[in-house]
Amino acid sequence: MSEAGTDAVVPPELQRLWRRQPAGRRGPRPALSVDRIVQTAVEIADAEGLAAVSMARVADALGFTPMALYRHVSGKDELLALMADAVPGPPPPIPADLGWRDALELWTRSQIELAMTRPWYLDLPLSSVTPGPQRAAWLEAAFYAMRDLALPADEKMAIAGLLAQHVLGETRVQVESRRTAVQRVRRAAGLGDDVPDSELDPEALAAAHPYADFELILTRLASPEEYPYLAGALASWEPSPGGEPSSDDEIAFGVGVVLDGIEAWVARRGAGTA
Amino acid sequence: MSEAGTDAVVPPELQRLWRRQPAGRRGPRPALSVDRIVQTAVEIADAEGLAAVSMARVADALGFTPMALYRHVSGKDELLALMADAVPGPPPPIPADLGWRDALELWTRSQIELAMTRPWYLDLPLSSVTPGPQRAAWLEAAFYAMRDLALPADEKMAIAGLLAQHVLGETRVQVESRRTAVQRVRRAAGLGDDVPDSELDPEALAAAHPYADFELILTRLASPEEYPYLAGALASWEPSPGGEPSSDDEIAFGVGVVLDGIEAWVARRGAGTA
DNA sequence: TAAACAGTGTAGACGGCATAAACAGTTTAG
DNA sequence: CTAAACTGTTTATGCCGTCTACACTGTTTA
Repeated sequence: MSEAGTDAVVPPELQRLWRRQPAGRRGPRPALSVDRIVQTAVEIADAEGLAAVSMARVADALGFTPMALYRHVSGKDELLALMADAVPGPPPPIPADLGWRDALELWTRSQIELAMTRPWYLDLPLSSVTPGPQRAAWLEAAFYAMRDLALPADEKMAIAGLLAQHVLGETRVQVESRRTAVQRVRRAAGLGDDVPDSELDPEALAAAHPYADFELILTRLASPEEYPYLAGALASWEPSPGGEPSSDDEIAFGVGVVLDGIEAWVARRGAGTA
Repeated sequence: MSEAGTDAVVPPELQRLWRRQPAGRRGPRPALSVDRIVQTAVEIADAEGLAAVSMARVADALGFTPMALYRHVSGKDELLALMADAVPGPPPPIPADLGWRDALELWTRSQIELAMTRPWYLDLPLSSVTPGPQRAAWLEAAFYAMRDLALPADEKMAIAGLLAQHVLGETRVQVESRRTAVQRVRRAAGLGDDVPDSELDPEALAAAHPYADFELILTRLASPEEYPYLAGALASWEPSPGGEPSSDDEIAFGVGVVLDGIEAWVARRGAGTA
């Protein structure tokens, strides 16, 4: 009886997000389900990007009318929110003997890697803070990673939030710079937008580092008088030994810096473990 | 002559972004300009959100046909990119006597404040890494802030990038949690989506803190067995003295942690100043 | 001075999009 | 057996970005 009583309070979109459909039903058994809809939407996004995900497209892939989807999902916004929770998958198992810092690093890097294999994840309007089952599982993993830290819950939450933010930011930068590199290579080769990424020359892609536009801009468009320090930076820019820094290096830098900052905080609070 | 020669290499969308239109023209003098278009687009977004910005809407506000815009802008994507560069405005003046850390903090916080007054900024597809004149000016300011730091240019760039990332992430969290709070208050009051934010009860809004959904989820939807650490965190959650942490506190936490991390990096590189 | 031409704005149309309303069929509750 | 609840379909609306063809206006050039 607490079931029915509590369910009444939970808004319907949350019930759908957590897949809590009331059991006693009446009409015909549905041929469609939230899960099937979300899954094919994700497949379309994987194959052709988020822009290709439309109600009509998803319905078509399932062999239904567009309007059929609306019986299971309140609209496209909700579909996107459902995709956002579905996509990250379960968090990686965190070895029990890992210290909080290593554990958090694992947690963070897993997310970055995940998002980078699904670039369209960043195109989702991260509309809601409210977690679904998957994001809750990730959060659970973060709290597990910090279980030995003597910090109040709200501070742990802030730390997890900070790292999650960093994941999004870092991934965005990586994905964007890859996109512009792709674009540049494509244009240099005189190819259209319809050529798939896979056919682009991987060497040229590796060479097209993201700051290439910078030089062009600062030499051709921006006067050094207006941007003296930027111009100076460009002038002193020296190719690092062994070529441009890889994206791995950049990711390691960001994660390391943020974790250093967290470590400083932990130390200041005297919350570390022996 | 170097002018013409170089201009030929710069792609047209970059020329528009930097407002470099070739001088010697032929046809009738244009009644419209990139600047006017971008400006009214920004005005519409300020008033009604980014979703209200459509080609037709912008053209209408200017008293032109939708297609007229396409003479000055290659399409909607480019318009959005132009808005992205136009919106941040000039960076704040950085006092010359500020140390690098304080200067970077000023730089970072200014951006956060700016973005929070223009929530739709986060809705923009940050499609391009390539900076326009305004973003270049912000970058210039960052390099100015770090002028006394003995670090190679690429590391300074990485630091600026990390902070810029953090700005986006932090602002996103703030804006989103505000949006969900607004939504919650609206629903609680039984109001529709058409009620403007300004008419919402500010007290109720302040009370609707972003983690409110958490409790609901963990008590009604998620079993504590599946999310033990999360449940534990919720159980030990104690209202901090003086109410929920304000958004100022949260922002300070994030910026502080990241800067601590950067400071650790700088110290490790032995690049700090006396 | 006249013809060629590049550039600017307009008119109309197209296909795609999210979604609203009305309806017919199906299963269960009473 | 009837009423109610539910699922999927049909049809239609209005908005969107953008393509094409066109008329007009200045400048450049012959």
